[in-house]
Amino acid sequence: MTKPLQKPRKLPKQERSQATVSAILIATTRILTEEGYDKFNTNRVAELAGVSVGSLYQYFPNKAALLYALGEHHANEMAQLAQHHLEDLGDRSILEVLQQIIKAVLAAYAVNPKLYRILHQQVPRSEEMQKLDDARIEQMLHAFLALHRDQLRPQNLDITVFIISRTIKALLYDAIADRPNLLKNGELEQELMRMLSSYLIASQ
Amino acid sequence: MTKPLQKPRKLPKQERSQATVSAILIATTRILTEEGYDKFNTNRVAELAGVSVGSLYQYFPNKAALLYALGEHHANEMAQLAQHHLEDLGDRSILEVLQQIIKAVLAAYAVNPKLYRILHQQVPRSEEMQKLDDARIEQMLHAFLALHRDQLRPQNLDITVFIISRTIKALLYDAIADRPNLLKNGELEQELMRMLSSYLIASQ
DNA sequence: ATATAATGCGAGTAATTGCTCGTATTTTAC
DNA sequence: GTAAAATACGAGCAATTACTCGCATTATAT
Repeated sequence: MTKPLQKPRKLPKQERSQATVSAILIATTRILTEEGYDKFNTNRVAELAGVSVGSLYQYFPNKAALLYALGEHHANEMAQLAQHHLEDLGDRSILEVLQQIIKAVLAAYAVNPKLYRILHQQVPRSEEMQKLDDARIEQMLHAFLALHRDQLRPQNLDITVFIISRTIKALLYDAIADRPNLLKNGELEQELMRMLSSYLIASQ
Repeated sequence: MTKPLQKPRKLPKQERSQATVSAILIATTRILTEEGYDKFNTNRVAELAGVSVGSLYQYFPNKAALLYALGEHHANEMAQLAQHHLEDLGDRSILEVLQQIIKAVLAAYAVNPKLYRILHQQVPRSEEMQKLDDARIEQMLHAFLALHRDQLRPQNLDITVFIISRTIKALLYDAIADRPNLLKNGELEQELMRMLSSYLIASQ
């Protein structure tokens, strides 16, 4: 059952086939986020996408490949958003830089939290996918923080990146689920800023 | 499919039936933690427990009830461990108290992290269960922190409890998965201590 | 225009699995 | 000892679902 092939059986060359692939991915996203992973199956995806199962299996060799493709797309969106927040910060103070880092990580993980959680927590064999976006975000963060290393208290950049990214992600997702008001009024960002700055910045 | 009944169909009165229930719960734990949620099914549980499916369904009305019972048991263990760490701290300094809080939350969530993640992230309809242990831990923490309220910088205890417990849980579980060495050498506890104390304690 | 390639279709198959129910065995009550 | 209650059994039903395959339709190339 469900071998981890990831390459499409065929590449869609014509417009209509690209539309088919698109419709399948959109339908998959909708089913996952609106109905949950246990309601997700290829027959239902095909039905909601308005195509036949046969067509689905022409472009995705199996169920896992479909999820993997969706994860790849989502990871690209995340990385792009984070990068956008980290541009043109050369002349800012460390506090302003930290604020932007928090905004960047929040933005990246906020692309589609429901989809992220399902892809990373409910999908079997999601380890490979986890690397896709988490690692990319953290890699960017690492490179960026290296530029301001001298102003940070912790010496070990790896631990710093780990703590920053995982803390922000966890509190964001938990807040979405259990404390939505903390997000709307900006309190979460404020508290994260307080906690992380007191932890990271030497002079306070 | 799988209605959310939670009460056992029959209560086990004799010794042998209690042994049956026990064996079923143990087998369930093993399958979940060693093989994953997608390999978990009632036929397999019965087989590994050395009983018949029929017997299983005499004590658990459906699959969901079995998972719920397991979650309940796990939540009890967590709460008990946390409570144990929070006893006899009346005369300690706020820093020592904070250290014990961190140890308590770490201990509670470290009871069986693999089981916790599966019960809370992979099981459908896990929302009700989530309340079982998270809420209980946070309730204890809230009551306990109220005793030291005057020495904490944040005014809002709800937010404080939220940040403490979720941050510790997330970093613990992420460390187990991705940075096991941070746990073994005590570095995670140390960094948590630094971050949370600088955030929580007014005078530094 | 026609051959070829690309795309689409969906009934059907095989495997999995939650759960039932009739029956057999063991324990308890008296 | 015996009847009733409790426990155990597991073959099999019904539902779900990943995936195939033969065929139909549409686009492309020349």
